[in-house]
Amino acid sequence: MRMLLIEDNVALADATREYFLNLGHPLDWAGSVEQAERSLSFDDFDLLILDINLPGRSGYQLLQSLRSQGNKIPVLILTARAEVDDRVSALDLGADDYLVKPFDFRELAARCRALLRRERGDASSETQYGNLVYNQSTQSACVNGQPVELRPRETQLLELFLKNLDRILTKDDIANRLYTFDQAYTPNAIEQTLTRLRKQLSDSSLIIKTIRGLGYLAHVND
Amino acid sequence: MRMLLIEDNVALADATREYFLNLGHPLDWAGSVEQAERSLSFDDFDLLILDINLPGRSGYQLLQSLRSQGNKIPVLILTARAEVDDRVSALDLGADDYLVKPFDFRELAARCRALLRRERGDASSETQYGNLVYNQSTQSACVNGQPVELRPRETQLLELFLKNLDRILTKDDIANRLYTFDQAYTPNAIEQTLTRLRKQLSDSSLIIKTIRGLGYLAHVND
DNA sequence: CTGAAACTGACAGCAGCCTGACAGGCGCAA
DNA sequence: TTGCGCCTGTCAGGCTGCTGTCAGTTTCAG
Repeated sequence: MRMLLIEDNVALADATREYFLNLGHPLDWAGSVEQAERSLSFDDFDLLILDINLPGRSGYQLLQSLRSQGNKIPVLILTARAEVDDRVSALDLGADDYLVKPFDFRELAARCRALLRRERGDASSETQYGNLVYNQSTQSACVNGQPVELRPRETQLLELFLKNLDRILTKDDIANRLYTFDQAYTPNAIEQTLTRLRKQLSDSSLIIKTIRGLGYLAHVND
Repeated sequence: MRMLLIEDNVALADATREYFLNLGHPLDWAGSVEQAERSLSFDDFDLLILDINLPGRSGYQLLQSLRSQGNKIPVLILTARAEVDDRVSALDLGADDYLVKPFDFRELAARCRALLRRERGDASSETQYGNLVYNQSTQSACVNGQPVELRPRETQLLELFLKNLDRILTKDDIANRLYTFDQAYTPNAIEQTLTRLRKQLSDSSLIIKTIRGLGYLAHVND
C-alpha cells in the first residue's frame, strides 16, 4: 500500500508521515501540486491524501485534472475550512472522502483503510490472461487452474506487468513501483525477482520478453 | 460483532460499554449524531444502539437519513419516553427494535443478540464448516462433535475468519474488529490469540494460512 | 569475436511470525 | 481483604522463508 501526502505544512506532513511509518505504511510526501504531479507521473500510488489549501495551484485543480484524465485513484481531501460547501464540492469533484482539520491521526488512518478496503473489495477483481488467472483481492494467481505460490515481490512485479501488457517497461519503471524513493536498489535485484517470477509462470501463457538495453515487455501468448 | 452506541449520557454510555466489553464485544461510543455519522462513514458496524433524545439533531433524523440511503444496518432504539407513539414511529422509521429506559443490561444484550441473529437470516444459528460446527448464538464450537473451549478473544477471531473465508485479512482488519479505536494493540497480541485459536482448532478442517507480510487467509479444507 | 547486459544458483541477513513463559488485571469465594 | 484461577497482553528467543548480493555463466548486439 503506497500513499502520497500532498501538504504544504511541513510540521504536519512530518508528523503524519511518522504516524503512518509507525503503523508500518510508508508515506511519500509532496509539498506542492507541482511536486505531486512529478511524483504521480513516474510512480503509482494506491491512495492520495490531498490538502486543499496549497500555495500556488490548489488541490482542487490537481484533483480535477486527475479525474479528467480518467485517473480513478482514491483521494482523501484535507481541508481547514469547515464549510459544507467545501466538502460538497470536493466530493463533487471526485474526492472519495474528506477530513476537516484539525483531525485525529487515528481517524485519518481509519479512513484510509476504509478507502483501500473499498478499492480492494471491488468485485470483478479476477482477470484472465490466457491460461493465467489473477485475483487482485486475494493477490493470488492460477495457471491452468493450479494455484501458483507467489511471494510479495513477485506479486508486485506480476501486477505491474499485467497492468502494462504489450508496453515496454524499463528497469527504472519497475524500480519505481517496487521501491520507495529512499530505498536503494540494484538492477540485479530486479533481474533476480524476474527470474523467480518467470520460473513460477513457466507454464503460463504470459511471456515476459527481455528487450536488451531497454527493458521488458509482457504479452499474452494464445 | 462490532457495535456503535449513540448516547449523550456519559455515565450510561460508560456503563453499557463496560458491560459489553466484559461480554467480549467491543462497543464504540458516539456522543452525538455528528460524531456517529463520522464513525459510520469510515467503519463497518454490525449494530447501532441509538438513543432518541440527543442534543442537536435527534436520533430519528440519523435513522431516517441512514434508511433513506438504503443502509440496512440493524438499529435498536433507546428511549426515555414510554409513550407508545414514540415506539411506533421509531419502528416505522426503520428501527428494528426498541427498549425503554431504564433498562436491564442483560435485556439489552439479549435483544442485540436477537437482532444480529435475525440479520443473519438463518433460523438455526449453527453453521457447519467441514468437521467444524459453530453456533453463533451460544458462541460455541465443536470439532468432530467434540466441544472446543474457546475464550472470548478466540471466539471473536474465529467469527471474523468464518465471515471472511477465502479472503485475506490484514492485521489491521483484524485489529479493527477486535479492538475499539482508542484501545492500543500490538501485532503480537493478535499473533498470540491466533496461536491459541489454531491450537484449539488443530483437528478441525478450518485452516488459517499465514500470508507473510500481508495477513491471514482462512479456508475450509475438505 | 568481444564486451556489456542479462540470467541464475548459492548464500547470508533480516524481517516477520510463532510460541513458551510470565505478569497484570479482573472476578469470585472464603 | 486475601488468595486463587482465568484471561489476555507483553517479552524474548527461536525459526522460517523472503529478498538482495555476489559471482560465475550465458546471451546477444555490433
